[in-house]
Amino acid sequence: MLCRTYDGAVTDENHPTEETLGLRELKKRQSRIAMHRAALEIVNEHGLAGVTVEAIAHRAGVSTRTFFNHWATKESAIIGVLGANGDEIAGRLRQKIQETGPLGALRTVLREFAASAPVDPELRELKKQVMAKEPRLHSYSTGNLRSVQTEMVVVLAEALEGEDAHERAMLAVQLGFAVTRTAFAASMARGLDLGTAFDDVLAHYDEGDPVF
Amino acid sequence: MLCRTYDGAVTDENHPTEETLGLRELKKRQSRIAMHRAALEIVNEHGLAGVTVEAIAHRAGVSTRTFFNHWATKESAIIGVLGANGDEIAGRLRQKIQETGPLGALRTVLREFAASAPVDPELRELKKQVMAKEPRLHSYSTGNLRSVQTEMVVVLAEALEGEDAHERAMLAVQLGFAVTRTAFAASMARGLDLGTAFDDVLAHYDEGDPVF
DNA sequence: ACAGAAACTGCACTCAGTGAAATAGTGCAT
DNA sequence: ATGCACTATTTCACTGAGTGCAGTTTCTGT
Repeated sequence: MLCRTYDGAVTDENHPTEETLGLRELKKRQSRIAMHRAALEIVNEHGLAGVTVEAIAHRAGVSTRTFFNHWATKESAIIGVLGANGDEIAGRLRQKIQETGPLGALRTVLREFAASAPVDPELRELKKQVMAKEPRLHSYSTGNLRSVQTEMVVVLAEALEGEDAHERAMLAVQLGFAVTRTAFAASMARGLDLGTAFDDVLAHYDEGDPVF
Repeated sequence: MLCRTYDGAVTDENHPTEETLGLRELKKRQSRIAMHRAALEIVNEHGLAGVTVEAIAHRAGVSTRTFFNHWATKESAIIGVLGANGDEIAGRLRQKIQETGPLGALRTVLREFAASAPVDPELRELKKQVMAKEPRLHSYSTGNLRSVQTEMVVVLAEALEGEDAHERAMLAVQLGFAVTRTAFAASMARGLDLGTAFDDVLAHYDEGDPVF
């Protein structure tokens, strides 16, 4: 599980090929890629303020209503992160905790999440350009995942013991996302893939960088 | 500087009293408190989904347009954080770096920011209730400060040396805000004031809690 | 081929947020 | 006190995000 991203990138051995997927699911994904790409292109051309849902939908060849059937907000389409991913991540965290205990689980899951970023080189380059042009987007990148964060805190808290389990869980999740956000920015700035950027930043974090 | 919050709480010795402030500035603040209180009350009564800017403005006795002259978004009025605070914080960080170097500066400034939370006990209690009822609001609490975060990164990065200064600065700021967010949640959950909650969470952080 | 499910669409609607121009209220000068 | 300059507030009109609903199209399993 947790294998596919919106553009069909696969991080597990269970490849759901186009045949096994069915035409319906296939079109759904093509539609999503089209919208995501359209969103990135329009931001690239007209800036973040110059993009409207109507324009995105039109370029992607769907109605604006359909747009909102796929993406919760305009920003999520630009970033390319589906809300549904959230549930997967929280579920994956629960599973990993059962397997190996709560200690390394959060790292593993966030690392997996980072590594599952889209691999289409053209989209990657486009996204990088857009991110460089519109720094405001960085904060959206993991900002959409509010509900995931709280869910992860709950999952993690029930695996910890002690009175202040919830507080420690929350701190852990917040720190984890802090690292992830930084990794995201670094990967965009330096053209790295998210996975190695994550390892990079995590190394800094483990050094106990005295800046904070 | 960095002395006043929206409700007149003061964290420095230069008290601007009501006389020295002038009628204009005084009314402005009363208006802001009225809007903030109205926002909290309505969320408390009708839930987060049942609050509209029109309702807030009406209860506070102002027009909706005036509402947006004071608050950048609906959420910022509920949380009670002014956008203007952001510039103050970044400026304060720059000042503190010049005084004591980049190392402890970030902590100090965030701690000061945390301690400058509103002190009106009635509003505090109301806010606590609202936060307990609507957990979604937690993420808004420091989420509005996107522009501040990026500005702080810039300020901090130019004080650090080395090639990866920007990346280290970003990690530091992200970690700092992770702690601040957690402290905010803890203070709301346990009824502590933000300052001591911040120290509490920071202690956990310094222990190198192995959860993350 | 056909029935049921799922996705797409058009329409009407609410509400957040902005710009501009008119108006009212404050502060300061004489 | 009164007029002048400045600033906040208001009114109005508007754009655009997001949602609910009902009807149509497109796919899937049999």
